[in-house]
Amino acid sequence: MGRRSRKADTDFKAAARSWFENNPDGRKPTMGDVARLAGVSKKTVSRVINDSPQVNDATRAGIKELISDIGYRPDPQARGLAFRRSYLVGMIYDNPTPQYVVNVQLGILDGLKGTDFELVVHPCNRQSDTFIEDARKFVEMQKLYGVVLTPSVSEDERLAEALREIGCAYIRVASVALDMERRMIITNDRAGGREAARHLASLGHSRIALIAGRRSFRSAHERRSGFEDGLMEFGIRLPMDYVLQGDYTFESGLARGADLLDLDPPPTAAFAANDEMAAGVLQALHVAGLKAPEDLSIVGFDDFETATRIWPRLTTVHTPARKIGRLAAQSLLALGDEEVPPGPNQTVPELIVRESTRELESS
Amino acid sequence: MGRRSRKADTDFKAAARSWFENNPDGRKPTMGDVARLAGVSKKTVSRVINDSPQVNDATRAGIKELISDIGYRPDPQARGLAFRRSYLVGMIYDNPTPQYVVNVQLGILDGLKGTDFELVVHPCNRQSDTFIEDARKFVEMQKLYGVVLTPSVSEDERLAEALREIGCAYIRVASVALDMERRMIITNDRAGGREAARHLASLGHSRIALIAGRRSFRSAHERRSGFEDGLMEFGIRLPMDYVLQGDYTFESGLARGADLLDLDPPPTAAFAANDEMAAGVLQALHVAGLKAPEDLSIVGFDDFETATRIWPRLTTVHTPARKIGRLAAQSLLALGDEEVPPGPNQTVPELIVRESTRELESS
DNA sequence: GCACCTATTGACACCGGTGTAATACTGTGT
DNA sequence: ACACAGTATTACACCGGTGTCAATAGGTGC
Repeated sequence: MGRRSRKADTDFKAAARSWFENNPDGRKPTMGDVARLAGVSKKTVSRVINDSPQVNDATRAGIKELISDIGYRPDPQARGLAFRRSYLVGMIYDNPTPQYVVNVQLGILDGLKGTDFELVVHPCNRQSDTFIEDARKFVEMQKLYGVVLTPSVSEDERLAEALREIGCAYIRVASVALDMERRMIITNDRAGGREAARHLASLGHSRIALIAGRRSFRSAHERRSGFEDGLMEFGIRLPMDYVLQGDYTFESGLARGADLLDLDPPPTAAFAANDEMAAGVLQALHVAGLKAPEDLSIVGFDDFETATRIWPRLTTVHTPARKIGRLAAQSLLALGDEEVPPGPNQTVPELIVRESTRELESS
Repeated sequence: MGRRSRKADTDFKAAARSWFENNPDGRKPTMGDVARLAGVSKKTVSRVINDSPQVNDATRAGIKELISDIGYRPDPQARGLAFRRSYLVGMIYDNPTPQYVVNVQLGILDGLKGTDFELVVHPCNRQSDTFIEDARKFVEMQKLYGVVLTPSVSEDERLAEALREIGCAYIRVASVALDMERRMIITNDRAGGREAARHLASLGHSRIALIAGRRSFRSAHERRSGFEDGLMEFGIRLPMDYVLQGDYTFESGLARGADLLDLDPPPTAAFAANDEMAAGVLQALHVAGLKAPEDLSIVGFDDFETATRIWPRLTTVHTPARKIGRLAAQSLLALGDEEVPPGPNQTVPELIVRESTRELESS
């Protein structure tokens, strides 16, 4: 075919060598450098970087080789400036439980691994009246590529609305579908509540109390509904006075745990809507000189690390926080890429049986 | 005084009004917009933003007013691109305890509040042989303004060296001074260990065991030394066989706790170099059918949240993680500002007495 | 041989800030 | 009145990428 395209004339290997020779002060190469060495324009290099289809295969291959030889990496800031979008992903959370937060963070980082994205964390206070404004400023200022919202901020419609308004991609982690499917990671807390009920019922318990979570949290509602469903399967009703209102804190678990002991007839088992409260109930038993599971079987929810530190170790419903984070990050990235179909967006909680529950003595 | 400087001719209030009138699509103002409205050059606005001294007071006041009226905020990416430095602070950590990590994060965010900086988190694995390279890439790619290193990565000299090499500001959080004073936040773990010893000794204990932390962690050494110092004050020696080697994990605490019970003569008290291990010891006691503090008084270190969830609640040495984070962030920012003198860079751990220790019965 | 089409590529302005060097405006000493 | 400092301000290139649109090259249909 005689004379090939002009590009084929460039010796990319030699070009790479010349870069190292003429770069005494170890400057990092820029796109301009790559272009000059390859004998093409910046724009062509840009096209290669962004996988634009309209680049000659030979050219692309050569440039790619050169890029990897001299170790060029595009500057995220410059890219972001031109794209009007950064390479940062935010995690907005108001969940006070550190163990959950860190695990979700780790999961998000798992999902971001291998990409150019970094994670910026942003706790917030939903009570504050500037909360929406603050979050919006955070996203706008940093031109975040997208954000992951975890409970309970994920349940805030005003926040979601604000994010949509400014065109920021987001993924909401919540216990039920609150938004378009591809923007959700659903944790199926209802199923978890059901598992808890089935476990206790199948151990022969029928006088089972519930320590409910904070009313304003969607998960509290789901866990309770699931729990009631599960009891129903065994023909067990949950009487009103067996429902104690907690708020997801250890302190409320401690207080409601004490209340629990005064019920008449006393329950033989209890389900606390999260582990913090379950730990509180356990401590209330200790204070009262009673023991789990002998005097009361107790099931928690979350499987936070503390669950295995306390005694008895807590039977609980495991929430796969790290996996949730990973899925959230993957879904977030998939939102932008039309080609990448959204992956699974559901997780299933799983009952972990430890020593805080046992079969009811049929005395 | 007749005709004043040219700038005084601009009506900044009117300028602000005209911005809102001529901005139907709600574009965010740029520095160029501000300059145009104020009738000055971009560079003058830039000087005002950066508090450059060489700006006429009247000009500065007017521009500042205009900026706040139209709500202009400089774009961190563009600024970063020109400065060759981003407005991001990194936190590099390898500490596996989530509660510590989150609290330090919150502290750093406290310290960053009111500034334009955001926090990017970056867990790492010190074992990996690309660890230094990864961290370096992270810092270089994002052109981080600075990083906070927490134990145990903070103790890694190769990492510090690499950061110095690329000119990245850093703060090391560690139990002893490993670097220039203004680059350190020192946690005085030795003092904490001493407090633990004094507490147990003053309760009348003399047969006191130690469950030491992971050998490669500086804190483990410090806590142990402090502990021995404290015992010495009471004339108590720590026999070799009373020193059990743990690795800071719950599991090691559980195992060494069991070992502890076989010692002859048995110790009446023990100090575990962190709470995870202390919780393990407590659980070992439960498993063996023994109780704290009746059969063994136990002191931990860190005061992680779980300390109050377990039973008995753990007497421990409180590490002010959130404060540490705040100080680290403040010191990091002070590194750049010559005017801002570095603040305090030490924290003092504090003994918290709960129910896992008690006076030795003088039987 | 000519108009026409597609595949590739490049020139140039732009994203929103900053550095540098030059310029305009004061007031002073003589 | 004039050179001479300062001080305050501007014009313009640059940071390192991207978008737009025009330019070039080779192949096609008739």
